[in-house]
Amino acid sequence: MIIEAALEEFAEKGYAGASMAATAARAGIAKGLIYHYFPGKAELFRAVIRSCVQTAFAEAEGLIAGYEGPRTVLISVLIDQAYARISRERRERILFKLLLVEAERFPELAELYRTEVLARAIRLIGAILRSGVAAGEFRPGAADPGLPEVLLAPAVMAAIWQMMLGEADAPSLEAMRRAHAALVLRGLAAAAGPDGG
Amino acid sequence: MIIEAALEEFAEKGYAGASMAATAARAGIAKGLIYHYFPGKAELFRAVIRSCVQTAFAEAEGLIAGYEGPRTVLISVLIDQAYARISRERRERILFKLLLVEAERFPELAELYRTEVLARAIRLIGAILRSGVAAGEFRPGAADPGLPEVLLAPAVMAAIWQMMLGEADAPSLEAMRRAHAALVLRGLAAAAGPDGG
Amino acid sequence: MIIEAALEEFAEKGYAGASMAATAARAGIAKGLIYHYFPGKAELFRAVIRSCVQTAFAEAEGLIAGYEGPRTVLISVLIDQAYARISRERRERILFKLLLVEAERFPELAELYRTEVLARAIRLIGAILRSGVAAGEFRPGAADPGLPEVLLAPAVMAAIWQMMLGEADAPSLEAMRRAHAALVLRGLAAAAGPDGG
Amino acid sequence: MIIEAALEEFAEKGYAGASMAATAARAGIAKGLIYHYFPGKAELFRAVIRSCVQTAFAEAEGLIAGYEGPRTVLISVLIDQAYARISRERRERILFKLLLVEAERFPELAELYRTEVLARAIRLIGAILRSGVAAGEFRPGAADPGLPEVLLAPAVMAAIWQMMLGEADAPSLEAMRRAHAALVLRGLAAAAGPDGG
DNA sequence: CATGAATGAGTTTTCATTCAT
DNA sequence: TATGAATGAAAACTCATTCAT
Repeated sequence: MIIEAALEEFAEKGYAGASMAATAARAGIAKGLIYHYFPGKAELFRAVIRSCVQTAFAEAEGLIAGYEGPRTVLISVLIDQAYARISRERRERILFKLLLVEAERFPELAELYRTEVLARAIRLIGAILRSGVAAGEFRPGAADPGLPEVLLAPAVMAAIWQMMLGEADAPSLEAMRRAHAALVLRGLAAAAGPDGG
Repeated sequence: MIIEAALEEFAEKGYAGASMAATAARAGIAKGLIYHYFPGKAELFRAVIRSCVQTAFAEAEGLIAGYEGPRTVLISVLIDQAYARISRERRERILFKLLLVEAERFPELAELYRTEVLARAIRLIGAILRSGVAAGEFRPGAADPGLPEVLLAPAVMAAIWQMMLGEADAPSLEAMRRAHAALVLRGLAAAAGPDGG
Repeated sequence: MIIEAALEEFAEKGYAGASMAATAARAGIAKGLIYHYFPGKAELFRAVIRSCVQTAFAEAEGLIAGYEGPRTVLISVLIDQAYARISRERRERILFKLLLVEAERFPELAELYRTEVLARAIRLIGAILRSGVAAGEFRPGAADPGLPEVLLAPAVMAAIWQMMLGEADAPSLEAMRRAHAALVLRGLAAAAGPDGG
Repeated sequence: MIIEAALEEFAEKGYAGASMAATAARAGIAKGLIYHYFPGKAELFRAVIRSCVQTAFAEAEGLIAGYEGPRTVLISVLIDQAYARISRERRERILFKLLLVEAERFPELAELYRTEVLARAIRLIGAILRSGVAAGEFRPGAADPGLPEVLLAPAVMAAIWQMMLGEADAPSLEAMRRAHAALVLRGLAAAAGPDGG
């Protein structure tokens, strides 16, 4: 499929470096056929990005929807899931990189990322934090603005470092996951805290 | 100067999109002259990156070298400094983006980033954490591997989001800074906690 | 109808610039269908030209056929008719332009124009001139070769200037028509002259 | 020279049909070099046209400037000169064709033709006619608007027919020249004129 | 009759690089 | 040092034409 081939090509070469001819070759079709389906390189790129953004949140949102137990456990599970996803989903790492790199050239894609990815994740985490504060599980400041972003950041950075440095040389996902979870659980705990036990 | 012009050009267009002619024009010289100083585009790019990496740590390392007070304060100050730097240093955001994008194509640059930037930052933070644990200021787990990366990540992500989304649409630096500091100080605190004092 | 659509397309873009896809779109049919009716672009073009050449002379030939009065009046009427036609018939201006442009590439079309359009017009005018000379209405030299072309030329040039410069900027059709008629009538007059009557 | 090669190429193939590669080959240079001197095909075309328009009027204007004798002779000489030019100057025939064909696509060229060629010729002829009327050589109506265009038209049409049909099949230049001169001289003559004997 | 996916050669254009001056 | 003319390979994109349906 063209979109699939284009994702590979864009991921490897970046937008400017990617070649329509190479994309066609990857897809096993003639160059001209791409222009049957997409008006040009830019539209193909947009289509590639859009086709990726769709599926990212089903998992997490499903998990949270039916959840009943303590928020500390939920947070732990979500962190675990995030890191697992990072090591699993190559497509999403690529997607993020492309978005980051080309955001200046394709402002609508930056907007797409902001509203469909980042804002959604922030909202998800924020809701958990607020309900945790309301339930007395988290300290009052846990509902402050900026905290969801801070909680999310290490997982995203882990993904970025994986991309930049490769699995071998990047910071260990497992170590980051553990440190992340430990820091967050202690940092959010109500005054009685996890150490109060 | 050529390097300066090239930084601008690479930053705006990316490696593949950057043009030697445009770089020469920015520098106010003829195209051919670049080839007197650099063997080609790739070497020019390498030179640009290297010229940027040098200066980044002087500030932080100077601060830590002579420091004597409590680590909690030091950590706070470093976090403040990091966020301040993010909103100040456009060149460094650009540099990071270039490194991220071109790391696959220029593995030595990934290596450069890993050893000269990331590892150095990790070492710095790790040293503070370990001495804090030794002094009883931080909980024992604060010296665990992965924690320096986790502590660093939100500041780096803040920079990335600034790049991607622009100052207007990116998460607020100030809110992140506050949430980051609060989370870290509580998350690192020894059993008595920072508020227990 | 395909021919109609093709005329528009060829007129706007020229032969080389015209696109079969655009022609099909204009005609409201699929690209492939054109190839059911015409073997290719060149044949379609020939068909377009031929379909236009047919109707041009019915009017003038009808007028002349039954005419009995003085040739000076007939000439006047024909000149009026020619200029009227010019401001009316956009298709014919287009046709002429296409023929002019593509005559080198399609020599049979040049031939078509020569025999079916130019020679026919020259014959028509020549016959009037000769009969006028025979009747003593025109001076003897009025039957000389080359004169029919000279008489025809201003009307054709008026059409060409209309095409090139647009109605607003081209020489006034009305002024040319008057000057043309006046010049011709005096220039053809027998010794006693048209004003001598 | 590039302009020269481009003139040939545009003349043979038209604007859309002309190929930059073929132009480069004609000029004996590499494709890319054209873009050193001209930003693109359209600018090259404009340059070609402009380089042709310059020289066309020197001859006629020089002749008229110093002229002292009777206007009837001057008109005869100018007509002779025009037809001589037509059979001599292939470049100018080509130029005119290109202008005609591409005027819609390059309105500034139509404007160029209108102001630099057509208006200039009209002004020249008009001045002669007016001074001839003032001197009593021409009939009063010879200064009417539209007449200069009518006088000019047969010579231009002769050129166009030459282009379309080739020298062999086009109306004879010599016959047209004679008929043209005879018609004009009689048509312009003052009342005493050819009939006044 | 009619469609439109598919092809591939051809087009304009860009650009890193070379080299005579 | 410094220039900029010159090259040629490769890019994006177009389009007449074919053909399975």
